[in-house]
Amino acid sequence: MNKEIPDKRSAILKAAMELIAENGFHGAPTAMIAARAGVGTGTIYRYFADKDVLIREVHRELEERMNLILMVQDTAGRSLKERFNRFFIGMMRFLLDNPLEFKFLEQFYYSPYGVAMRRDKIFNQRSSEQRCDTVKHLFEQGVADGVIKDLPLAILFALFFGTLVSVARDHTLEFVELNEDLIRRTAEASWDAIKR
Amino acid sequence: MNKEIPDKRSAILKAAMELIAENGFHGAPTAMIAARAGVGTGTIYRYFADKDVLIREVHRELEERMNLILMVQDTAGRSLKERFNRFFIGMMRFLLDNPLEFKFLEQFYYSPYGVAMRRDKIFNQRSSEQRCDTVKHLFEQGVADGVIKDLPLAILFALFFGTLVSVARDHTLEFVELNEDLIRRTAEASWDAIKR
DNA sequence: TCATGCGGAGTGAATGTTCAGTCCTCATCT
DNA sequence: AGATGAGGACTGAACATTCACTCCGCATGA
Repeated sequence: MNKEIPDKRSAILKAAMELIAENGFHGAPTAMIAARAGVGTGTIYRYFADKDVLIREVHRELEERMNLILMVQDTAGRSLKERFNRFFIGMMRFLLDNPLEFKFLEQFYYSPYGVAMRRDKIFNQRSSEQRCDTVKHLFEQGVADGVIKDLPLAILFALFFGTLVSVARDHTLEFVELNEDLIRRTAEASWDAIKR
Repeated sequence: MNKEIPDKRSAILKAAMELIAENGFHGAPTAMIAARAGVGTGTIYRYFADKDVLIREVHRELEERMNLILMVQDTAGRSLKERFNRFFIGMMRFLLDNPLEFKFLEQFYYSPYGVAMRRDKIFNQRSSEQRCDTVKHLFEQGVADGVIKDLPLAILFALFFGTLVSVARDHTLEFVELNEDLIRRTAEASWDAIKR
């Protein structure tokens, strides 16, 4: 055997994601991550240069998965409103079906990691922010067609993602119990905010 | 003199808030907090049982300040929409005028501290969540009058706060530059989401 | 036997917390 | 007024713990 077993790498990523989601960054020491992944602590460092790299990698792979799922959701040819709805509901589905992933993302996003990442994205103009790009095109087209309010993109995003994430969080904290119908009506309300 | 000097307590709270806002929980060791506050490290423990208590106290006092500011914003007798607008704009003002406080709140809210706090609030039915109560009454009245969509309160909150916080964040990260007019139009869009 | 992925006790740095001592303040007494 | 002594707020070096990371021996397969 002269190749590292990829299962261990995945197990480490999964364990790190779960522990950080459940206990925050404080509550996820390397020893605990290794134990949950069923590997020795040293093994982590065979796959990742240090803990920071591990954490950023968890985020990167998670974002990749989300992008794939959301790309599939998009179906050209329908009305703008329908496409908007599919995105909203698809994204919501993902967050509700993957509560640990969602919690990790929140931890990451609002920590210095997330801030650094966003700074990096702005300054270096990272290419493939595909998920946002797709929604971005949706909005740009809508503004051009006069269907969507002529507001800065960032604000349209806030009206979309801000609401979406807030509602998903309320669900995980059991402030509301979402069902198909409620999600649809929330998407509708979000659309009302954006439409002209 | 047999009373502790309240200035030191305030200085410690302020230093902790600033450091956590700037560097996250990791980047705010007690030694650094003490140094910035201009006191000895031991002094922190004369005023707070431990670091956790200190952090929760920063949050508690901050929330109190916000409540005060927002209570003042409310003026009965106007139309529901106007009252809604005043809240939206007042809250936005606070977040934009106090970027460090806003950053601290985000750090706190999405960390295990915040989750614990919210859990606590649900189970123990904490009395005086005044800020939310005021907005809550606004929404309840609106639903009763048929002016606002008949959605669960949590979702109306998400449509309001979710958007608000997202936009404020975008501003601090310089994704948008907000001005009076843009804030007003964003409040308008948020109202569109909520109104029937 | 050699090569290599792996494990986990060990290491040093960093951090929260403590505690013995300092020094300022003020009441009391001359 | 000036001297004195006690009380206690304050300090920061020392301590105990925790944590990220390393390193050397082991097991496994060729």
